[in-house]
Amino acid sequence: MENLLKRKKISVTPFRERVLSVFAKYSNAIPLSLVEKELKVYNRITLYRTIKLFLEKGIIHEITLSGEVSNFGICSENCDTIMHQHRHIHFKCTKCGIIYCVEVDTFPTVTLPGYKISQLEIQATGLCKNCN
Amino acid sequence: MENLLKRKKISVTPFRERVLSVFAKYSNAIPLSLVEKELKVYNRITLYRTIKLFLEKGIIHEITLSGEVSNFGICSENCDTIMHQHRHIHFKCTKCGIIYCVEVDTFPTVTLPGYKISQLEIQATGLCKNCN
DNA sequence: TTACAAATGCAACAATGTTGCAATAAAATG
DNA sequence: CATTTTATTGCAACATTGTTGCATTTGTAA
Ligand SMILES: [Zn+2]
Ligand SMILES: [Zn+2]
Ligand SMILES: [Zn+2]
Ligand SMILES: [Zn+2]
Repeated sequence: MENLLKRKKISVTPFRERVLSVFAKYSNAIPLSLVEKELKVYNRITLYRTIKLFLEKGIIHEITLSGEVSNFGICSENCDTIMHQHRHIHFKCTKCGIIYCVEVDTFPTVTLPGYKISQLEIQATGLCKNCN
Repeated sequence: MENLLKRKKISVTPFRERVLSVFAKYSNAIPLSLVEKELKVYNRITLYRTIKLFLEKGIIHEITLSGEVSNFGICSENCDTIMHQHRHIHFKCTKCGIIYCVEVDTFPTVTLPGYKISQLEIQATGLCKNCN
C-alpha cells in the first residue's frame, strides 16, 4: 500500500492510503461513487486530484463502457505513466453488474489493412462465473 | 436522411435532420462538441434529447475510449433499439485524432473460461491509413 | 382542416469537474 | 531531530455537462 505509493515516487499521505485501500478491498473495477461511499468522509476535490494522479502514475486504470460511468481498477505491476501494459479483458456481467479485469494468456490479435495497431482494448459483456 | 427517421418511426423535424446531416457529413465518429460547432445555432437541451433518442433508436452509437469524451458514429443498417449489430472495430489514430469505425470480415472471438460472452467491443489505437 | 400526440425551448436545477490560493503536511537536508 | 523546502489539502468560486417540469409550438394522421 504505502509501498506502492513510494514505488511510484509520490508522497505518502493518509488520504491516498485510504483511497488505495478501497481499491484493494474490491478486486474488481469500481466507479467513483463506490469509492466515495466507502471513504464516507472525504474532500471531493482532493479525491478528483487523487484519482487523476493515480491514473497518470499507472496505479489505476479507467474502464469506459458505452453508456456507463467510468470504472477504475488497480493496474498490474508493470504499468507506468507512459503506457499501461494490460493483457486483460474487461468483462461486464449483465446480471450482477460487476466489471472484471480478466487476465488472459493469449491476447487476441487484430489486423486492419492499412492501419497500424499499437494497442488493443477489449470489452466484453455477458454472464460472469457466479451468474452463469 | 428523412427516410432514416421515418424508418425508425420517429417524427421528422428540421432539427433532427440537421443533426443527422452533421453525422452524414463526417464518415467517422465525432464528439458532441463537433456536432455543436457544425450546427452553429441550436438548443442545448434539444440536442441532448436528440442524441439520446438517436442512441436508443439505433441511429447512432457511442464510442468510449479511456480518458476521452464520448464520440458518436452512425450505426450500420441492422442496428435497433435492443441490440447494436456492429461487426466493426473502433480505431483511434494517435496522430490525427480521428476515430474510425472499421468494418472487418472476420471479427475476433474471445473465450474466457467460466464467463459467457455475449458481446465484444474492440477499441484499437495506432496510426491510420493517412498518418501511417 | 382539425384533433391529437410529440417535439421544442425556457427556466431552474443537479451533477460533475476545474482553478487559484492560503493553510497544512510530507520529504529532504544537514 | 529540527529546519527548510516542496508537495498536498481544503476552501471558495467557477465552468461544464446533463436533467426535469411545463407551456408553447410543430408534426402526424384521420
Ligand atoms: Zn455476474
Ligand atoms: Zn482492467
Ligand atoms: Zn491519422
Ligand atoms: Zn462504430
